[in-house]
Amino acid sequence: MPQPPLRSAARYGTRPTMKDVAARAGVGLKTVSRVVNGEPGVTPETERRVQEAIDALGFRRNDSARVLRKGRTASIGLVLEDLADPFYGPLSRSVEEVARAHGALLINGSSAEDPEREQELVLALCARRVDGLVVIPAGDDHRYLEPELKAGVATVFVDRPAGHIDADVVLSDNFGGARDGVAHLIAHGHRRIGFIGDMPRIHTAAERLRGYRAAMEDAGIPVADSWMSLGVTGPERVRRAAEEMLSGTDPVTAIFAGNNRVTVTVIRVLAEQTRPVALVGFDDIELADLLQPGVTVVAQDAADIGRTAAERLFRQLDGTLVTPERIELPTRLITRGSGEIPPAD
Amino acid sequence: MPQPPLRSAARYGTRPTMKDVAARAGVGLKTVSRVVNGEPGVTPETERRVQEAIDALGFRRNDSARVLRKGRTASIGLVLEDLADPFYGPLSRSVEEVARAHGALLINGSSAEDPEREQELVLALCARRVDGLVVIPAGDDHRYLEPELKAGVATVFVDRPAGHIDADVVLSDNFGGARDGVAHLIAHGHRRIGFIGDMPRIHTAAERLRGYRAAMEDAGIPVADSWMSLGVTGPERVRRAAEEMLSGTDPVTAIFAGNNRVTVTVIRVLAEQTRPVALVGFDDIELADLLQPGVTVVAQDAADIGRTAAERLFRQLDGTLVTPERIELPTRLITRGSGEIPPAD
DNA sequence: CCCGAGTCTGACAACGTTGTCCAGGCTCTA
DNA sequence: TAGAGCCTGGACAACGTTGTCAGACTCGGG
Repeated sequence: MPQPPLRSAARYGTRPTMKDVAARAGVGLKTVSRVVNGEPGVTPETERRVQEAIDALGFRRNDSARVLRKGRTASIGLVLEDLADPFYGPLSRSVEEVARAHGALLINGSSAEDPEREQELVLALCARRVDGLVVIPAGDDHRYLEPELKAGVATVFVDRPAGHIDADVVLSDNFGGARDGVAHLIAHGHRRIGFIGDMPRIHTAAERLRGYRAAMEDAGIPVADSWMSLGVTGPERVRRAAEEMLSGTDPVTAIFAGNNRVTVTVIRVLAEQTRPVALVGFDDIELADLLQPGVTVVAQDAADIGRTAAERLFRQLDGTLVTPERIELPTRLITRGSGEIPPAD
Repeated sequence: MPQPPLRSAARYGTRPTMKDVAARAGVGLKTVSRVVNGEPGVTPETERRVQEAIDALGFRRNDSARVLRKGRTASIGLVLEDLADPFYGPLSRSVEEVARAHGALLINGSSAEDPEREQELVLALCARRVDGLVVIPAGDDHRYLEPELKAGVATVFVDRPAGHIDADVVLSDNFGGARDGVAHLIAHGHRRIGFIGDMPRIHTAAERLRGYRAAMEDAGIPVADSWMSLGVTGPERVRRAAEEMLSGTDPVTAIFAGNNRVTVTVIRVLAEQTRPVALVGFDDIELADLLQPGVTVVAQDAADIGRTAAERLFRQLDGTLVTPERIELPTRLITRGSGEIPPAD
């Protein structure tokens, strides 16, 4: 008869349960439960015996069974685009802190901007019966969440509103921020301003584009199609887009970058240019102040967004909150040099 | 009789169970289970009826109950220092990708470098019966994990070895990386080289310090105490430490920065200096190539570390892996300018 | 000495799912 | 047409915990 490897044997070795602890301590099952949960009504002597048995056996309460009985899991889910993105790290951390303050754990998943994967993740989290969900949506139809909402899963959307359902959403003033950033360039004398952004099906990208257009219109500047590059992702494509709008017959004198990744690539391209080109980016980036010139940005506070969303989530769980709302957080223009370069006409 | 708020009412509203689905579809409980899990032995007609009932009721399987029955949770835990740190974001993401490939979800927690909080988090994860744990330890005694290991919780430590228990560990060659980085500075003519690092109770910090000392000793350079600044955390204290070793009677001509956060602060300090000072940092930082001068670093590949650890974890779960091992990944010296500045004596 | 109140303890059901096992109806063959 | 074998469906127990409830024991007062 073949022996399974040792580790594997241990793996399937069963863990001690309250029943085992009770047997060893010579008490009833419920008494163990009482000790484990710090409930009153246990003599110090009994408690000592139980505690001893717990330590000796290395018992740990099985929270799955507990959840099954109690209904609450004390965990919340966070679905975002990519945890490796420097914007989401701090956001995730601040959500975790709020969760921790409420005794909850955080499960996160990256959707990679894929609507199908978003749904898959969200439903997996629901199957685990998370108490609440913070979702940075990739898709634009969230009707699949209706049964969950009805069942009372607290839900807050972040960065982009939910599609076809009525839910809380916390986001930055993408429109206003972009408008201010572009207006800043206009105020410094630019008229031919380029815009490089993500796919307009992404809400933030669309809003920032709208802000760009509004600023240009406010200043009475007609926008040439060749100044706008939409839906470019990946460094190579962004690079090509930037190079195209910098050359040609009607080259731009300034660029507004639609997100942090675009900004980084554009910085690289501009470093290779001979003539100075102004730049304002959406999202702050680390070390932006140490570059030559410093990078002017429209900053949003990721940690603040995360905290606001998480707090709202737990207020839903309290029952304090009833009506879904849209909360828009302000952005901040940080001038560091690159946005104040005059046009080199 | 007071009505609870609508949302709250929904919250405590019970979710449909397989029993409800079975009743609605007019079949037995187990038949529903079969359909949900794609098991064979159900007529297409019956399956259709069941599926209809599932959709109508918005049923989602309760994984807590499933786990209770099956033993496996298909989730793994990751405990790290701070998700907001740009080193851990990519690491976490790569662990998540491997988990996803194995159909598992990832729960993460930040220990904030606090041993007690680490233990608290790890035990909470074990109570949830995660199948495996990836731990970047804050503490140095992990005997509390013994019952878990015995029960078969797969465990891999990352970045620093476990204390007092025998477990897999995946880490960078901190000693060798630091030694090479410092030797690089020596090769460019420096003799008075400063070291700024984290508390030596942190394994990585101690190893990097050891690498610094080894490089200096190899070159026959005696090290002055005033050149070493250990256990400094927080930008202000790092700043003060850097300023001190740059002034005084025996100022350093080069600095080796022990981690990414120290590097960033030192860059700021150096930017304010009149004389040029060489710098090599441990960990790569974004945009390091665009600064003037570019920042020379000893880079470790966070994503690779995470992937290696996670893959090992799942091989433990397979039963493929039996004996704990120590896996050391190489670091890479990336020269960009700051490390090649000659001493300004 | 007895009774009531209060304290401590344990038996039992229930949470929602899956594994086991058996029943009944069908098809196929002799 | 009977018997064997297969296919489908369902009853039931079990997973480990917690809530309910009742029993046993202690103590103090009448």
